[in-house]
Amino acid sequence: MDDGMSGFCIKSRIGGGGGGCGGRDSGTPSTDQIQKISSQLSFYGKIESKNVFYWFQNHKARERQKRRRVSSVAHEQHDQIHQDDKVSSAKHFVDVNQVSEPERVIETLQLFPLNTFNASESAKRRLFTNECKETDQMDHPPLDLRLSFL
Amino acid sequence: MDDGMSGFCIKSRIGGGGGGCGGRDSGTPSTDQIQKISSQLSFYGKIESKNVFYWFQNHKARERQKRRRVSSVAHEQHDQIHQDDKVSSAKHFVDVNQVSEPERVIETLQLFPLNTFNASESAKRRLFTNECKETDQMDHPPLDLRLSFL
DNA sequence: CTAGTATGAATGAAGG
DNA sequence: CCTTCATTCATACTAG
Repeated sequence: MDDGMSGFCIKSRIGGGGGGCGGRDSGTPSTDQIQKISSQLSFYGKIESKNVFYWFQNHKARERQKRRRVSSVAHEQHDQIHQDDKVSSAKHFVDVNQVSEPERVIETLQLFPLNTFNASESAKRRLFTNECKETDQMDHPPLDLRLSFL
Repeated sequence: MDDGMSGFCIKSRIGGGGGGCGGRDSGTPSTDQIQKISSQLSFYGKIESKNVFYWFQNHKARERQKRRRVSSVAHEQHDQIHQDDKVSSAKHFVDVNQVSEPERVIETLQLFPLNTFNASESAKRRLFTNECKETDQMDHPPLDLRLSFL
């Protein structure tokens, strides 16, 4: 791992050697890439390729949704909107009001392992929220993958 | 709790339009409806489709959550637990096919605009607690959408 | 002030 | 790819 970074910060080189990292991630990375990434991540926890795949998929989809116009009820936007999408989508909202997003997204994944109990306010909530589920055994790792664009 | 104070009342015609749906959408309004509803609501504040979508999602989810929680209690001593392990999704304890609900919700949304200074106590409390965040300007409305089905 | 609750928001995981 | 469910987080508001 040439990353050499400490902690949980994995620089995702989705673009691989491809220099087209200009924020244009061509769909989901190849399976190989996913495998690779998941391998790296597996070191920090129980992260399978599946998770990585899901992550990329969701990420891409949501990014698209976010940027997609379809903001709804706009105002006098009589543009030739090609609303052919049969309008069946569910999450293409997001108002155009969304300020322009900085394109310097560095695609940095920050992993917050659940093991690290920050013991913050969340802990309190979690206490009563959980309310003991009989099964103390956490067979299902929540896998709290959290990404942050720096 | 709802002090009975209701602000506006927007009737969402779920089932209206949308490619001849005839009227069979009691569970998920889906885009079209969401867009429409958000249009109506946008008049009262900065309400985007996203918010409406979230609201519906959460509403449904919590309803189900509650149901599940209750049903689990209702089990009492029914050992006939059909924990079909075949399910690989997650830890679905009780998957009892809760009988379909009548779903006779009238789909009436009640909106409580934040501008309304109805709550006398809450206002005071807010002052103390919040202490005005310098920026009195609600540029980014907390979006305290409070809708209730009648 | 602390505890509890309600709800919006975000994301992981599947299903189709 | 798109839709949907489930879970979790964060915050606002209420009550003691």
